[in-house]
Amino acid sequence: MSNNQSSIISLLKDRASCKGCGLASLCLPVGLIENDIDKLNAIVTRNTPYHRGDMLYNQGEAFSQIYIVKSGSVKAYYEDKDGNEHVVGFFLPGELIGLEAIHTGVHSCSAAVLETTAACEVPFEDLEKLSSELPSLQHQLLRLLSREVHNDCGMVALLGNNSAEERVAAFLISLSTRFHQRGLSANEFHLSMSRAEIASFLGLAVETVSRTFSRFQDKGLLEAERKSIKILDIEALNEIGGLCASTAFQLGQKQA
Amino acid sequence: MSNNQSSIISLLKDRASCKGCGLASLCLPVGLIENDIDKLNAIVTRNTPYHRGDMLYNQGEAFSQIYIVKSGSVKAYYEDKDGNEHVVGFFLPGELIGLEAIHTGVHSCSAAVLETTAACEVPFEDLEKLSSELPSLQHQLLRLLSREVHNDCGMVALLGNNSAEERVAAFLISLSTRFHQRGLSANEFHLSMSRAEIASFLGLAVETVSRTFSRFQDKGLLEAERKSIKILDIEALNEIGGLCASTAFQLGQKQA
DNA sequence: TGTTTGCATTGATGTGAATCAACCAATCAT
DNA sequence: ATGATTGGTTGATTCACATCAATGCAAACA
Repeated sequence: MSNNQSSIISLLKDRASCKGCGLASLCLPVGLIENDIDKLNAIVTRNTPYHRGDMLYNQGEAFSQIYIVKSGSVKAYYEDKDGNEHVVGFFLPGELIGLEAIHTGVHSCSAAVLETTAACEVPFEDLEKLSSELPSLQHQLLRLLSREVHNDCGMVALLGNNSAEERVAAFLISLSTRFHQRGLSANEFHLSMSRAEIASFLGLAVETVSRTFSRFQDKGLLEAERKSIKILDIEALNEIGGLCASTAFQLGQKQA
Repeated sequence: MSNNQSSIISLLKDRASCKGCGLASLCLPVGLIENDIDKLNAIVTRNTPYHRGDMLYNQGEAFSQIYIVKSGSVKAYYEDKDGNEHVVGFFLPGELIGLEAIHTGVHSCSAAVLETTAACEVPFEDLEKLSSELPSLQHQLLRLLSREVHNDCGMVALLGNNSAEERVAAFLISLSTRFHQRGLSANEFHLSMSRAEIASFLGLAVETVSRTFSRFQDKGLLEAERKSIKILDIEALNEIGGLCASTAFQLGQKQA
């Protein structure tokens, strides 16, 4: 085997490990030295990809591990006793899922993947153990939990205060920012979630979301063709939806 | 000094430390052995009580420590650029305040005390350091952060889905539960927050909160005399506001 | 004791978004 | 191809809650 070939192989191996992962700067490895990243990697498992509709976990199930999106996207939702589903969050690559369940040891909501999605799975007991050995890992884990608290506070503020236009604008800005931080375009992206899922998340009716998209389009702020979004005037959107977030919250910015 | 006197003095001393604190079973000491509680206690400071309107911290300030309510109550809120205040949470004894700021190192909201309030202050750097030495402390800290995530998810669901009556009922149930877990009456309690603060938290107008209280009173579900609340039919309130929380969320149940 | 001030309640009116209903486009099944 | 199903858009109507406005009422003060 040539030197060249072996280095390619080791690169591919790295890609599948925390060390070579492009999301390392957003995820648990932040602040870890190479040797410690290996220790983290040793407790992470990676299954074959999930597909739209697959469940990571179901409401009521015992909690054992957290999930981290590697590629694709996931929604968290809970079903009320009437069977109505209510989306409480969307997760993009590098974001941790299942944190709400640490407290009780039982998942209070379900997590379903929205498109073909790869996820890293980290047994929480192992993660806790490793965290007490690696202060940097403990620090980053606390930061990521705090980020979730921060974002959820932002959502509470948004849902309590803001109009349909403000909510939709804030949602689009949040996605745009998060895509951008993952090396994707801030202006053109694909929505993996349906209008109904957006509506559920924002506490609106599907029709209201649809109308708001249309109104933004009429105003020349964006082009929305089904699931593809092209933002034309991010400033104006910020003007509408960024208020609430201004100095305080970077809504839904679930990355480090 | 008689044996009796010295034991009283040591008891009083204990009351002011984590070891003798009645809230220990809800707070950071959960799971710690006596010796480790002392270590925790060593990094906690307790100032003279705060009074209504006093700030624990202000939006935009650097984060250095978390606060834990010892007695009294606190609201967290953020001010948008128009100067409108929006309440994002209320904190009762044993609940941790400031967790949203770990992530960025800057407080994204302000915390103001609602009544005469004693608080424990824990420098976060010290807490992190001690947590890496004491796995049980790390575990409890993660659990408390997770509880916050869990509660906030519940709020997002509530604000996105539910009517004014459902919100107010859920709020009252949350308070009732939390008071009860602190050894107070579940049926008769005092609201330390104004109608305006409740309204802000629930995403409603003051008038709507007031009307909802009146309607509940007319139905015989409770008696509300300004700030004192007497719940007469907790089952009926649960029926109205507990739906959303049923199996999934124990809304606002910020205790362990 | 009367006056002020701030919070809470109640009533009248207006409105943003939900609901109801139709329609269209895209995907799926036959 | 063709009908059926699903997701999205648009219009008409309704309704829950916000807003506007007045009044009540308790604590704080002169």
